[in-house]
Amino acid sequence: MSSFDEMDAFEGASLSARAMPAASVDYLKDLNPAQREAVDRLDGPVLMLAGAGTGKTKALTARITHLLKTHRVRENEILAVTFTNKAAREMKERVGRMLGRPAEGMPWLGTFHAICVKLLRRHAELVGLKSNFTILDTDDQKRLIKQLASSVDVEVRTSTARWLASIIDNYKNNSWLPDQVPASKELWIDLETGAEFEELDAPKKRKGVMSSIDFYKLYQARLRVLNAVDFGDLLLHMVTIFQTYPDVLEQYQRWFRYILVDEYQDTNVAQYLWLRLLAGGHKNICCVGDDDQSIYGWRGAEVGNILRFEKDFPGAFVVRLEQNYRSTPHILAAASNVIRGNENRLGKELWTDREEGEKVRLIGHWDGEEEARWVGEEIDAMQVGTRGVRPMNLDEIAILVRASHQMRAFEDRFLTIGLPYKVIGGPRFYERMEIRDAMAYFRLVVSPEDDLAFERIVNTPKRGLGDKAQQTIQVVARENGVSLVDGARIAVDNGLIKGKGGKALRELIDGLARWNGMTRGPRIEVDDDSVIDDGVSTIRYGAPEHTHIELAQIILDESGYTAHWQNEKTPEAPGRLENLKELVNQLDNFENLQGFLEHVSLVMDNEQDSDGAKVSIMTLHAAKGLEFPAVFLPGWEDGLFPSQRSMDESGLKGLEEERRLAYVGITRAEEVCTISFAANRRVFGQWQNSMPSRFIDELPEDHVEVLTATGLYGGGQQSASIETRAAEANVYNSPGWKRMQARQGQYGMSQPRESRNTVIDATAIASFTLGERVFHQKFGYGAVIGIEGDKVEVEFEKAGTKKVVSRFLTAKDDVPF
DNA sequence: TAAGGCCCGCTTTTT
DNA sequence: GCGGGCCTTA
Repeated sequence: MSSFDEMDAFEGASLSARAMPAASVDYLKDLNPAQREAVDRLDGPVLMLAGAGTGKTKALTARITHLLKTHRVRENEILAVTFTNKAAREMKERVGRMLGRPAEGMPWLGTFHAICVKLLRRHAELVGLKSNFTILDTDDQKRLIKQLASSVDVEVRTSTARWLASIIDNYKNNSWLPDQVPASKELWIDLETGAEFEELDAPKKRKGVMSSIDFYKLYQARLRVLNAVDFGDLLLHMVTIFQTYPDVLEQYQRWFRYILVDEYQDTNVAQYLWLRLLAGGHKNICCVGDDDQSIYGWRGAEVGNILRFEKDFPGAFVVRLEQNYRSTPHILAAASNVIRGNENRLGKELWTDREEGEKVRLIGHWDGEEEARWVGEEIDAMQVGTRGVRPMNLDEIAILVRASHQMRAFEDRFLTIGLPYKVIGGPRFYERMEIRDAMAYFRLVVSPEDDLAFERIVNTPKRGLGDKAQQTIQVVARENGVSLVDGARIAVDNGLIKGKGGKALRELIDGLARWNGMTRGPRIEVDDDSVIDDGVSTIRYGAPEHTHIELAQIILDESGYTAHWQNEKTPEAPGRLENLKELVNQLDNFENLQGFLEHVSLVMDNEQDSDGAKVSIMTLHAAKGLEFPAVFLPGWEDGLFPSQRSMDESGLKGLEEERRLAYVGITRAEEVCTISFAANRRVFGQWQNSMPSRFIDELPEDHVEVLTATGLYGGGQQSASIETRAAEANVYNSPGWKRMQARQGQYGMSQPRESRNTVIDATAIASFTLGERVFHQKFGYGAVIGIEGDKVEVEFEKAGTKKVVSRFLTAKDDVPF
């Protein structure tokens, strides 16, 4: 790796590639032949088919480094697009590491959306927007849709709003403007009931029945008035601009001399068009992807984009990265055999020169709870090393589920046995209610015309402003053609909202004006008076009296929002206050509130990962791109995985996507992969039994070891009951199950597992007394009713009686019962 | 207007 | 089994 000094010398030395010092080509040395090819072929269209764990990011970053180091191109002439901020961040870091200096100078390395925001701010006027447009998140989107419906005198339910939003998203993903939507995609919707009509029998004139295309038109018009865009618009507007203004397009075709795209299999039509337009001139485009890992079809991704690449770019150079550096041969063989079941593939065969390792392990359980219990025990055993597997750290272990409701069983179990875990991709920080509320206050202070934000917080905390008062504000605002804040002011001034609510509203409006004034210092030229905001930029202001961090705290305190959560007695309230504190802390990284809001609208993630090694629990979708030494894949039952709904809605296409999901899951594992299923599972409170997943049938026998759960076949009490045997007989009659039983014969009925040393945290000796009031993160408040070693039995006020490990409890003796 | 009870409906999720 | 939304009631 070249040092910073060498880099400097190189920069100054010569523009010729021949003069390159030996050290600077290090980044090429440890590439394998396929990766090397992918990096060397800088010009023209390149498709890099990179299987799971084949070093795709490495090749991609080496390619960028190569472009820069051979001085063919400057950092700001490379367009490198990813899907997630995380991927963008990682790539920036790795390029920086390879270059030996921070890759700060790569302004066009980012997500599709972030790059489009930048571009659209420059050209907003071409689609009738101002360059300071706001970006709506999905919550705003739903609110807007409800508003639109109410303007045609219909109240829509949230579910209908969600549905309408998804229809509009879908149009945008396909890059259709309202007048470009094909007639076949037009739906007639009863806004009131959410019912859908066939066009022929659509009572079009009936009140509240509307064409989805007309609604889309209305929606777009409203966005323009609000000077706002949704996520889909970011792409759609840019495609429109490129298609309508060839001179603008040409400018960027020339500017972005090289284009790189990560996760190409996840692109939707709009993103595809955007890329094709930009690459149209020089065709220096390198797309990296894996058709076998396309798992986002349900949100508009088109596997077709990657399957069609060679047709789109004739003469494209296709290189396959097939050497896998991640998993053992057994794991790879299992993954390959499963994915082989798919018809539409470009075809790749992963191989590795790693040692054999463990076979993929397969185990069936009686029910979901037993599955969770078994996994918990297995993880405990893994920490000390078991069955030839080296001892593992908790952060080397992951549980990947198909649907998030599967997580609860694991969470409950792990809380009970005191196994530290973290849920990845749960409700994200910026999506939490309290964060959204706080952000709405900030938005409203920064831009008082943000009606959606006003609506969100006008009665949060409760100010006695219910439907009626809010309706009055809406009407007044609409009649006067002003924002809701101004409408509210007029309404109060004219005594349209009286009493307690009126007083509280007046306070809110005054507060907003006051806080807005605090975003800047005192006016410098003109002396003073009560003029707070005239929006004219020629007026200068001194430095603000408060930092934006202080201001944020002031807003939350004076608005009564902080107090609102302090007065709330639910178990979540303290956590929410914590989150608010965290939000204010984060402001430290930004110059002012505006900068922060801009950032958050695009980057909705927050890595507040804290201390200590923990087992990761996440969905298969969230696991893409990650790897773990040990992976558990629970819930492999037909209907759950593959998901029934996916198969019902999308047929074979849906099944194939599910199969790719299985492939993604297995290939996350480096050393140990454990697949499991349960015969019975409680779904929505109802017991259901199911057959092992058809994907289990597709696992290659030679690479699978069948484990036997203690208590199921090993003579545990459960299997003694007649009902149980009957259920077994009739549930487990799939080909996979039969084969599994046959294999069990091979391996012997049951393999007694070595006894477990459950790792107990020695510092966690219970120090609670009977009857003591305690608090638990998940279960809330409760009273101690029993103590056993480090486990404490607690009768929770809300959650019932549970045994939990003492270190998850906090004493709350100061609080009376 | 707000609070409490009841019913419905329910994958996957990034920007 | 749980949360959100709708309805009723005080």
